[in-house]
Amino acid sequence: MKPVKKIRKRDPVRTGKAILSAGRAEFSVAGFEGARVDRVAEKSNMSKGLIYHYFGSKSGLFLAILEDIYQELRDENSGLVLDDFEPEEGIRQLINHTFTYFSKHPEFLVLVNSENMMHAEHLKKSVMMKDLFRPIVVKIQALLDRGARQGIFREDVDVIQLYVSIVGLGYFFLGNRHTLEVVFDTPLFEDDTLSKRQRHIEDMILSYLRPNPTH
Amino acid sequence: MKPVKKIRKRDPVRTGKAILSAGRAEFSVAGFEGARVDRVAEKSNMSKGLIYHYFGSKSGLFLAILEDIYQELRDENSGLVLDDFEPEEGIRQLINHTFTYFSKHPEFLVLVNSENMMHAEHLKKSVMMKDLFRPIVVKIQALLDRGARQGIFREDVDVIQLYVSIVGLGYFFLGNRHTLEVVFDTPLFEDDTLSKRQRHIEDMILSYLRPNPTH
Amino acid sequence: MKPVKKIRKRDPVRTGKAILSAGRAEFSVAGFEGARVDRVAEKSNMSKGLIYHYFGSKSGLFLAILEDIYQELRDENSGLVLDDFEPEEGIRQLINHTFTYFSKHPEFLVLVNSENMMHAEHLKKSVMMKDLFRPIVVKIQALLDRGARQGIFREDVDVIQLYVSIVGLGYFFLGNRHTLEVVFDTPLFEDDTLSKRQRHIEDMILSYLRPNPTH
Amino acid sequence: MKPVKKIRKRDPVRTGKAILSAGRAEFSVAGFEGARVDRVAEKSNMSKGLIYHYFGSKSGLFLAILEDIYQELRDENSGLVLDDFEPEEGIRQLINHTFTYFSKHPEFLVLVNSENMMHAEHLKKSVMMKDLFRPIVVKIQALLDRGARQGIFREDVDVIQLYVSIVGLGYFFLGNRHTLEVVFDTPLFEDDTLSKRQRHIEDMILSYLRPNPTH
DNA sequence: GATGAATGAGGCTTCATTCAT
DNA sequence: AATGAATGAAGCCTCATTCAT
Repeated sequence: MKPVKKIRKRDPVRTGKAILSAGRAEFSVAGFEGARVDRVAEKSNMSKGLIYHYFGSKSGLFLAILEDIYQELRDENSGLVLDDFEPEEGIRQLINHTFTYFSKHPEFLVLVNSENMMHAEHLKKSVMMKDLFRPIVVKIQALLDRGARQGIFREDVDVIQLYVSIVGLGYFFLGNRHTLEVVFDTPLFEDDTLSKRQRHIEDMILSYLRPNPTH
Repeated sequence: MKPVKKIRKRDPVRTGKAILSAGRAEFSVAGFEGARVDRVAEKSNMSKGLIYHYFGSKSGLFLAILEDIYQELRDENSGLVLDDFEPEEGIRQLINHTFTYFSKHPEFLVLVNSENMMHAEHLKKSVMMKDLFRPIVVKIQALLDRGARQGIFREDVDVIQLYVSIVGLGYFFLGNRHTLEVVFDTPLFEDDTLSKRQRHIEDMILSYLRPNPTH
Repeated sequence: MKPVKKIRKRDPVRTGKAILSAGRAEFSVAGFEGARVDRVAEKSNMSKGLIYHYFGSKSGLFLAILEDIYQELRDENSGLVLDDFEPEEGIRQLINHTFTYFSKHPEFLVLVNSENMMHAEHLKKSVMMKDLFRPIVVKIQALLDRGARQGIFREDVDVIQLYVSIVGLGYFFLGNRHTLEVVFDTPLFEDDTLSKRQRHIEDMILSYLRPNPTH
Repeated sequence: MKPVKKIRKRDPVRTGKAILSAGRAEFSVAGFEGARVDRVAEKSNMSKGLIYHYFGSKSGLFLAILEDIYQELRDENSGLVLDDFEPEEGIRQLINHTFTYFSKHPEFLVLVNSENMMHAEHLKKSVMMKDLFRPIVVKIQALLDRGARQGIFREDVDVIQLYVSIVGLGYFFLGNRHTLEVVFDTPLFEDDTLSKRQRHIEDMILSYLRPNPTH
């Protein structure tokens, strides 16, 4: 009836960010199903009720976290001004940024995998996701066009397929590292293995992009 | 008055398979955390107690399912006698088999993703996984060697990196189709898109394998 | 940056009435336990804090609502000047007013039922309820006396029992309409059924009041 | 993971009854909304999970309780062989049984009131309720017919309206006793008041049924 | 081997109430 | 006077697991 309260200094903006941050940590440990709202409350030092006050539900929080991290990835790539580079170097920079982001933010992989398990039911409701990656695709297309005009790149490249490959070659390696280590019975993540993988990706993508003399 | 008991004809092998099959269906809907033992019982038409009798725990069942499906993928690839093909055709066959398996068995993607979320804690305990994929790697290596001797393939190929790429280029596309559709706001899985993706993968892998004249 | 605050023009009377009105609507949907303070705030367009400022607690608000609606019923009946009618007509008017009020204000039934479930714990604390219905009882008693003197009514009528019956015959029918429809598997509330019920009540009450020749 | 269990001797029938009985007690204290599943578990000495195993949900339990108590009321009245009595005595017996049941089982009043607050949403789903009260209605109709033939009862009686009145005159008085006591500021439930009310009801119903000489 | 009743910890969510602003 | 962020107890329900039968 008369609960004793621990009253916090009010700061809605900070509170929202704290929950989002704690939520990202929690959801990226074991995905949506494995995450516990209680633990988000603990980690953020907020009451459980407050999480519902801000995000309405576990799903609502998850969507907010997804939007937040996708935006972060987008921002990371937006910082990259591809126009400043020669075509090959531009592609290398794109691969580097992407791969580095994934290796620095393994949460992204877990969150997105979890969302795929649920058929993207949260993301589909998001209005923010609309056109979030459009600018990047446009920039890559411009780079490809420039490379093709210079005769450095082949001309029949589907930009979506290419981008999916650039992302996938890193994403799969990093996101599936635990099972891959078991399958190949070898530690794939020694200190130098990440850069080895990155060089392999660059090699593969650029081999693909170069005009094939035998064609 | 006496409760009617549904007595099953005893057939341990059939029972085990039924549970495994129902379990695969259940675990591949929402991963380990989202799966429910009750639903496995329903789907398999077995009692819950029986599942525990056979597999000991939810984790035990999950491991058995993982082993089962990895073995299936291995068998699928073992049927492929790479020696019978010219090097390029061998690679194409490998890509084709791998990609087809994933598109026919989307469960594999969910199960493996889920296991990665849990840091492969089940698979690490498996003795069966030891060397399961060794034969395939050896066969691919032989193919690469043959191609290199014929001057068709470059000589510095890391077979693990290559295999990871072959798998990853399909796995990522298929396993992340739901988020990718939202991100690129375009249906990627129209009737003809799967074969388009497969051709893209062949193109990329073979471009990479061909010796580069500019090197 | 500064949060925009919706400052209301201060008008305590209007505010109190708005809360009371929204509260009545809310509490009459599912009774005391089912009602939500949040929804009262929404419906009244007031803040939750304001409700507590005015009424102290959910219970306080509920009591205020009960007092308000009982007063309304009393006022409704006070408008009826029984002295103006012949005894039988006076009773008919009383029945009519009572029945009409209940059918026009089904909230009353829910609120009072809910209060009875809680053993009238709120109403017992009310000072306003003291003697609220005394005048009506007195008026009915006068009517009965007049009828008895005229030989139209029997002489041994207990005014409380009679009034309880007048109220109960309508209240029960209207307040229990949903279960009654299921129990008797027939729609009891077609357009004309209410007036049919009302005539039945008049018939029954007046049969009772008329002096019985066989006694 | 390995919870310590307090294993009970198995007896599904007894278990179901125990839950139903405890549930009736709990739900009749404050209706559906006020009832707590936890308390049903405590009172029945069963685990909360078991309640859900048997009844699926709080609503499912509530419906089972409603069906149970309606059946009980029906059985109570079925035991009454109206054919054995003279018409007037038959009506008296019916009133007596009904009134006695309500005063002995005040739970019925609370449960039914609560169900009405929820627009009978549970009862409407019940198949068992279909025709449960049909036999009683038929029996009363037969009694009325007999009385009419004997010239003791009037001939234009609607059996449903009559039965609703018989029930309502007791139900309202007993179910609303707490608010009535406040409204009339007098203890209505002294030792002898129940029988006084019952006599009043008999008087009223029989006055109504007797053919009116002035008509 | 086989069943499903039974458990209890813990999951998500709600809600009356308080209080800094 | 007025707001709504913040609290925490408690509510309904789920679920892996055990075990009497």
